[in-house]
Amino acid sequence: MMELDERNKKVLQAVIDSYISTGAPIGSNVLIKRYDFSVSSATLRNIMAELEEMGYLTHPHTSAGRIPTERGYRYYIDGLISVRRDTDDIKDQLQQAPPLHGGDLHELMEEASQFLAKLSRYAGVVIAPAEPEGKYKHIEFIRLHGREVLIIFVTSGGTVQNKLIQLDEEILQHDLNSFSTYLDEELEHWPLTEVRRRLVEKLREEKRVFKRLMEETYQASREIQERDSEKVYIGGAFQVLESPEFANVEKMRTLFKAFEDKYKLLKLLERSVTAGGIKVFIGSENPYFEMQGCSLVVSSYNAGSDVVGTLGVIGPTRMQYKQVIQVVDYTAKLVSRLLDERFEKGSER
Amino acid sequence: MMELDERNKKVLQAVIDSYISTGAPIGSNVLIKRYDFSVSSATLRNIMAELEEMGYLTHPHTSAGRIPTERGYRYYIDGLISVRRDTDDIKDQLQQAPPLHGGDLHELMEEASQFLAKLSRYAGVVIAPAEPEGKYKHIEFIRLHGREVLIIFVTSGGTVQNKLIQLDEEILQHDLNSFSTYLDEELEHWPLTEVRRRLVEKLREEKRVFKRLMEETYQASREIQERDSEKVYIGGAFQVLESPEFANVEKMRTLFKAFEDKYKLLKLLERSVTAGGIKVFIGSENPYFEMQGCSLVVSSYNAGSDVVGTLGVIGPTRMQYKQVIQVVDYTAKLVSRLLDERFEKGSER
DNA sequence: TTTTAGCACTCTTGTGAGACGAGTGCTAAG
DNA sequence: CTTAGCACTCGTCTCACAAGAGTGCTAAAA
Repeated sequence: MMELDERNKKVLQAVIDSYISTGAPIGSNVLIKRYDFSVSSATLRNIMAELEEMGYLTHPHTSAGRIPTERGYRYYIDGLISVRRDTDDIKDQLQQAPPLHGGDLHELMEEASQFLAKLSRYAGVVIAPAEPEGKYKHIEFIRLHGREVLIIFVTSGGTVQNKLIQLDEEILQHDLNSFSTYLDEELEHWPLTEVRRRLVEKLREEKRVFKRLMEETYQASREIQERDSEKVYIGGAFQVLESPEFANVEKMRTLFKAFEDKYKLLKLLERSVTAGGIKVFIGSENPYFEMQGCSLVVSSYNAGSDVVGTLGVIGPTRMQYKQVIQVVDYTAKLVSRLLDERFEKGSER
Repeated sequence: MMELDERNKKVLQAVIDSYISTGAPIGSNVLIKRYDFSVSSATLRNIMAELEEMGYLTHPHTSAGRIPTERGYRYYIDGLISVRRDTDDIKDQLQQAPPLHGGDLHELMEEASQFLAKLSRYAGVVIAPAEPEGKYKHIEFIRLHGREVLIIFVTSGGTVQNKLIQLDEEILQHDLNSFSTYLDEELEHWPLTEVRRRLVEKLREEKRVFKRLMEETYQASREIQERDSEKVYIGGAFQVLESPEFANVEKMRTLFKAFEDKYKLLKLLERSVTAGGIKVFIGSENPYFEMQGCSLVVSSYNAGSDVVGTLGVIGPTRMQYKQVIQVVDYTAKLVSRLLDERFEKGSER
């Protein structure tokens, strides 16, 4: 494929920049007026025609200005990502940034998605860690009333799962305590999968009441993984309505359908986990959705050295990529750092 | 105000029924065709003109059929609520009804809002109990690592609040246990407000490490009320897009703005708590929102004998009131029953 | 060879006239 | 009081036409 010379590159960039900020197709006159190319509009027309031939720009119709194709965006963004020395906007972000304190993992994820939405003005998406952090730490059985017992399952990462159950017969708090001490001794510091394996093993030889408790503990450990892992958080979904692209009801409907079908979204974002840095999916570039006219800016985040989840922003293809890329990058690092702290603390003894 | 005679009533009902199901203005011919009034279209026209004069119907323009006014809807609905002997649809609901198992209060509320949305095909709204159920039951401090401690606060209703804190100095699990035992003895069975009062009292005389723990316990008890109480759950917000009324983007935007501004919604729904049964707000009838073209069907739900929260459905004014009223009623009773069970168990000793 | 000016051409958008159809409101007869 | 008949109104659809924007091409200039 033929490379673009410096001037063409500049024109392409100018067109895309203009289009992103105005939303209207860009004609040669507009370009002359807004940017100071020292050439005439006719020359620009030639250049633009060339860019169109190469597939970077297109025409909605004969007498309209140019708009970027997906390929155009791709080129534009690849340039952005590789350069990225404009750190000036980040100050703004830090200003309005509510500092993401979330104690719970759940809360943190929720906050992060809101954070992304707020700073980007599009929809924020966060996928919770696939592998829940932490290991078995403690179990607590609390007799609330009669045969009703509250099970509290705690991991070393500080995640808490609780579960209310009905036993077949009454049991004393004292006995519950002994049993919890027993389990703690047997299971502490083991990862949850191992915990489950051991529970299954022990289940055979257990007697009635405790058997039930053990089963429920098993369930709780499953739930702790199912509940938190790979959950999709979407923040600021409503505010994408502000974008004029979605004045078209049909477009919006498909987008919201996509939001509802969180499973697909998950699969899509999971894909990008492999890569380290920021990734941008433009329009039809992603294989799972047909999100016509939508782009996706995602990054993975880490806890310790492992990639654990993905977060990003969904918005119209005509998106403020410069800002959004910075926001996503910033947020990913922020979340990584927060998780890091929790994780390291949690996994040591 | 003048009463409607039987025939006029029937016509009004027919018009509204038709309009609700088709969405198009209803002309005299349509009415003749669809219903078997033994009069001519001219007579119907006269009747409709009369109903219009009385304010029940209106005209989008001269040559269009009639559509209901808010007053028309009001009349129609008052009739529905007072009669309500059509229990035939409820079977359908029970069929597809996923049985709402939610263990956590949070989960239950979430499920309820989804439930409402699913059965009504509009947006479901649930406001969590204003006064959280239950009293102090147990507190647990778990040393995760070094100075990091996980606080778990449990109420008699089975609600669990957890909180991760950093202490200034290390503390042994053993000491944490003693302190939790101490607090349990002092605070068990007291309602949360009283718990806080006592904590404040004790705070003065406490020494360093325990003081911090106490403060955090205080915080946790606050959070447990703030987090769960009066929280607004909205389910199926996206699916209102399916209603053709919201093809108009502006309308939808205002509706979604309303969803985002949950505080207002809360105030609005709180209002209706006073009344026992089902309440319907039509269009501009509600004072807090200007939800043009939206109606609200709400009911309060109980735990024990107290009214504790509100739930309902938000949809277009042209709504399937018959079904929705039944759905809301059914759900309110369902939630009440579920809360009842939890509550009774929790409050006894 | 590249750039520029000029101009014809194309296509969208907006406007207005006219036809059509739906539904009313009114009048006069049953 | 009901009904048939009919004129009238108003929204919608279609078509034609004008205006405007922007291109693409050609031919001249650099």
